Amino acid sequence: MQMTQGFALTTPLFYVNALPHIGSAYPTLAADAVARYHRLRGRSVRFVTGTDEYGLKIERQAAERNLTPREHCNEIAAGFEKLWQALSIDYDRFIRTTDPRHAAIVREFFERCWQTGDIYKGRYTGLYCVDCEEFKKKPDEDYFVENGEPRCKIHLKPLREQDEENYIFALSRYQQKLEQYFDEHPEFVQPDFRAHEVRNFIAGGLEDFSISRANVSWGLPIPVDPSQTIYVWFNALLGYVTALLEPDDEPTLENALARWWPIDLHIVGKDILRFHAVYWPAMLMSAGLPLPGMIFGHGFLTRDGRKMGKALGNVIDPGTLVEQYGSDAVRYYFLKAIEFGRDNDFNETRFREILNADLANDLGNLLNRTGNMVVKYCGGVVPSVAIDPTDTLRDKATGLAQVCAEHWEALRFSEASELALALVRAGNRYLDARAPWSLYKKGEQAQVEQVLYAVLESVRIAAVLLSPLIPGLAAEIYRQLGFSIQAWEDRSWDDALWGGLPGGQPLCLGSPLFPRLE
RNA sequence: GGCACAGUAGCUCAGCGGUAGAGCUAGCGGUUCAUACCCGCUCGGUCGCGUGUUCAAAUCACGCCUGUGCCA
Repeated sequence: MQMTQGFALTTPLFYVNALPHIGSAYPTLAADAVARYHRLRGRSVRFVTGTDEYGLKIERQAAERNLTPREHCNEIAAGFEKLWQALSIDYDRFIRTTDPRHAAIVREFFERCWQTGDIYKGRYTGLYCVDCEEFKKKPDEDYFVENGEPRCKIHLKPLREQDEENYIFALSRYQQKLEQYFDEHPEFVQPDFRAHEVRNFIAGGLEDFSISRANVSWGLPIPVDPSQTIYVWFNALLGYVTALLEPDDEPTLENALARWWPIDLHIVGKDILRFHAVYWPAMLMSAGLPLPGMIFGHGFLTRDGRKMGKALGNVIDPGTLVEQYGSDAVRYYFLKAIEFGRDNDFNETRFREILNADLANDLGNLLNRTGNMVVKYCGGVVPSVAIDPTDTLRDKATGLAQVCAEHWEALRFSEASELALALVRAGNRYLDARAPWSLYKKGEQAQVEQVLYAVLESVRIAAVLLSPLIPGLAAEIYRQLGFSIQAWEDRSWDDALWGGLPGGQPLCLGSPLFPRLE
């Protein structure tokens, strides 16, 4: 990944046709974890999320609900922000494409492409699906005919004849440049099997695409022709740029691009990968701007092995999960128990099993049992001892941060956190092997203190390493270990090195970290 | 139809040329500091199927089957 002066990353800007669901929560959780990891590394981070709000579909939806488009958007956008808060998603910018400043950015960007000569006026004739906001060209593939009426294959709704002049972006001009870029930047699109798909798509030939619509009033006007508005994608992608403006900046491209461009990482669903990996880079090339560092296309989730859908009534509602299990539990499952990138399944039994095994039995119980012994055997105060570098547990913890960081850099959340869990499991084994409760009875106070310190220190290190995933639980571990809130907030990745737990510090034990789910 | 990816213990997955591994689950035992927890042991797989290459294949090649994705 490229480094700018910091690290900028984005989630998709979610379309406000529905309240947030797991499909929007999942990439946002991932982005939040990445953002937290980079902050922990001491880098300044700009974490962008938001909503895409223009388009005919939204205009209609609002009308159906007897709302103005803006009222409708306000409501849905608020729903996103509320869920993000519930999931402990700590974003820096929530950009809405209806932000007045966005209009200025889009105008300026359009004009750049216009001057390059990559935008021309052409005629688009064909069947149009309002719900897809797309022309449907291929029978059988895109649409089917029922009672003489063509219907969208995705939405099953009737298509309408559309014959209008549109502004068109000359994507075809960028085929070669894109291919060259992919050659020179093998990590541009991840995972690599998706890069492969995108490359095949490009190799198959690129068609120019329409970037405007007539007769859609809920949108931004085309600068050179106010009778048309800018099409969803051309508009939405630029939200990433607008989001980079500082609150007091004049809304100009120059200001927006000054600090954070190019964005280091776009996390997107595989369904919109092509827009990000083909259209977006071409647009940026046209405007003469450098391209993002990486586009990561994650997989989809199924539920109990089946696709999720309203019709099946098996949709995962992240809001309900959070209410029932808490944000750390939800975060942990989706980022640890699931491999980022591939398609995966959600199954509530497995969900509960993993939370119990990892968070309650391994991590929570380790802190609890050790803390209890410190209270009983050491007056509730962290023993002031030094641990020999050859100690097995210390040895296990040494170098962990570095390996863990490599996984984080490559967005392997699951592997990164597995290392921390392995340390926790080692801590439990270590306790059993040393049996400080027996040592205490034998009066071996010095040894008791050595053992307990080593375990507490490992738990502390695990907390630091896991904090991008489970910020709440990690903070609670620090609190129970007797650290101040300030100490927690001031932590950095280097605190995952051995020896950060000060001897003499009184513990502050509370209720078990993560109660078992029965 | 073309191009990918996947198919390994009940579950989730690692291994990618040298006598099958981890975690979880289940069963048994131990322990008592602890959230009926932890620790140990055990159960459990002809590594999708077939053919080939090789002294040796889950691992390479070819073909096939199944699932998923991208494209037509």
